[in-house]
Amino acid sequence: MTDRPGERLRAVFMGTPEIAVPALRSLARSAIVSCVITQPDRPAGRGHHLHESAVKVAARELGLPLWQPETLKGQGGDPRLACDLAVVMAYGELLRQDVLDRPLHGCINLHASLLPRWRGASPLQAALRAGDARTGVTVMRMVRGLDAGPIYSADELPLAAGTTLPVLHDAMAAAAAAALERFLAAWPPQTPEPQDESRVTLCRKLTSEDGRLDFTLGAVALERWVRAYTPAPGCWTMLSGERVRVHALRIIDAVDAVDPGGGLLGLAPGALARHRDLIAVGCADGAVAITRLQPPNKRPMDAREYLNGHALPVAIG
RNA sequence: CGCGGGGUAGAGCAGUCUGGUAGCUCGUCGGGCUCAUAACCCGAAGGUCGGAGGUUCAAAUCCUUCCCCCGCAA
Repeated sequence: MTDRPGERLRAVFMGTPEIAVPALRSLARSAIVSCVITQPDRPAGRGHHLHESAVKVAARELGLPLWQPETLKGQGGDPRLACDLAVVMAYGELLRQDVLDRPLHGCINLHASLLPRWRGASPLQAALRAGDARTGVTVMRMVRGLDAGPIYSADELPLAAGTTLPVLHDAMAAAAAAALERFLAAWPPQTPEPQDESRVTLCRKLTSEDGRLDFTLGAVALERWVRAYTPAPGCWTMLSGERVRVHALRIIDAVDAVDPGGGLLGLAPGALARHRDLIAVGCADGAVAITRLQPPNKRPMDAREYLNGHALPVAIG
């Protein structure tokens, strides 16, 4: 499998969050994993206790050597990088040339989109929010730059209407593991195809501010937005002066709008109305219903539950 | 020791500051009205007020402690 027939490939894995774990397990089956590199434990969550990355936990379960450098800058000479191939998925740091050059056969990256579409840190959310009909996992040879390397393979995942982020996340993680397994089974690889730079789109790291809903948009855009950003980074709006998270939202259609009061479809953008158990909000081209929400300090609840104990919210923004 | 909110009938909430027989909306069950209903009317069941101590004639309410949940931020 290597330049030395009869021997297994020696590989280094770099990754951090949950989505990279199946790929790590796959690599551990296909190759000798000489080192797993992941981000250092960092204070996070309530109480700011130290948190281990999902990849670290998995590496420990697999009994693999672990390395958590503060940064890989200037670490190209570290013996732990000595290997035939490095496999990278959602590691969390752009790699310098000295690191990229260190493995005998370079570094490959598993990316959760069909490159060159959605280079960057939030490809799952970007594909769902854009309403893409399909996304997928790309295996590429790493070069300096953001997800810019030439492509070995691209496996499509169809995006059915209504696909949620957690469902896509798990499917993507499994697809990445499968793609890696096939890549290694076909070793050595064919020459990769360069990306079409004219079709590049980017997606940046998302923050909670990116989840603040804008009801001057259309109903379709709002529905996709909530579906794409739930649970992370989460969508929210101000309801009666409280910042409430919006876990689910659906488009109000003509059937819902048949009410004696004159219909919900004529609501002005941002205007609120209650229709039976619906919390209706006007938008650019009709109205949407917040069907599941979470007031501060509370658990997520259905609109019906919320309305049992709260007055109809008065202001939204 | 990052900041903060909360645990009261199956669900969502009020009551806690100013101790004194536990309430609202919904659901559930039974009955009624209706061509019918998620609508309306009548009635009922359902809670040791997160756990354990303490103060008091009396604790959901005051004090101590433990458990659990959550928002922000990172």
